[in-house]
Amino acid sequence: METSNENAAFDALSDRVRRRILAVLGEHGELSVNEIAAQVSSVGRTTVSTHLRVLRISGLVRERREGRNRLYSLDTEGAVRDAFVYLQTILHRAVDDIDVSTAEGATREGGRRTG
Amino acid sequence: METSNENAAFDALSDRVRRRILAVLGEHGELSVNEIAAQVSSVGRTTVSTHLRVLRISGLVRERREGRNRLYSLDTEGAVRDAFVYLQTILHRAVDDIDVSTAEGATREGGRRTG
DNA sequence: ACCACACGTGAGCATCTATTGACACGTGTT
DNA sequence: AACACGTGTCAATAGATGCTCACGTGTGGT
Repeated sequence: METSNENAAFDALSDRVRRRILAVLGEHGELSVNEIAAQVSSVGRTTVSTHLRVLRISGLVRERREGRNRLYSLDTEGAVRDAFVYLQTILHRAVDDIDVSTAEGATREGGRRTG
Repeated sequence: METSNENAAFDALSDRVRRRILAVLGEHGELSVNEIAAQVSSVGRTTVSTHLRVLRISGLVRERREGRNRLYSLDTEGAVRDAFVYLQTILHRAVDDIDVSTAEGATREGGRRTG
């Protein structure tokens, strides 16, 4: 039933700050810890560092060293994808004719909730 | 930066039992609390009930009453989709030419992890 | 009315986890 | 060598969350 390794993925994705970090990395591609911390701002650098560790161990981001910096970037083939696949599978099983591509349009919807 | 309402979605998805419940609902379509609890088995009925509450409030599942039962089913247009879109967006931003449809193939991959 | 069944809820415990400040290490600079 | 900068790590604290038991409510059956 476990689609793949989404366990590690969702565990990592359960935190807002981490999600924020991922979003930032998704936009900028590759950043140093300080640069990331600057954009997150809700928490200190130490916290960001700790979160990056979780994200790395979970296979969501990659680390590359350059001088005295550590550049982080999204691991697009890692756990993020596992989580993606998990959701995709669930959605597919639920309604077979779901057009996944239309999900992109839903981006603008905003959200109904607790309907 | 917040793609949509993925916050509530990922908060709900952060728990294994809840993910399990969603998977079960994805397969069977509509089940009563006891039926769900029977398939989860790692926790008691009460716990399942509590989780269903979280899933419902978060907009991941729907509830329908029938006699003295409460049938739950996946809300395919709710938060599950928001989470899906969030991941999709991140993946798209990271690598523009990513072929999302191939993710389905990744289902069989299994997983590398903590490289 | 009475009893069984299906659930939801609240209190109490046990755990986990996020956050931060202090400190250590490696690299680049002068 | 001495020093500044960028990060990771550790320990302690505070807050969040899951699990279960006991109990309350609503529905069906006899």
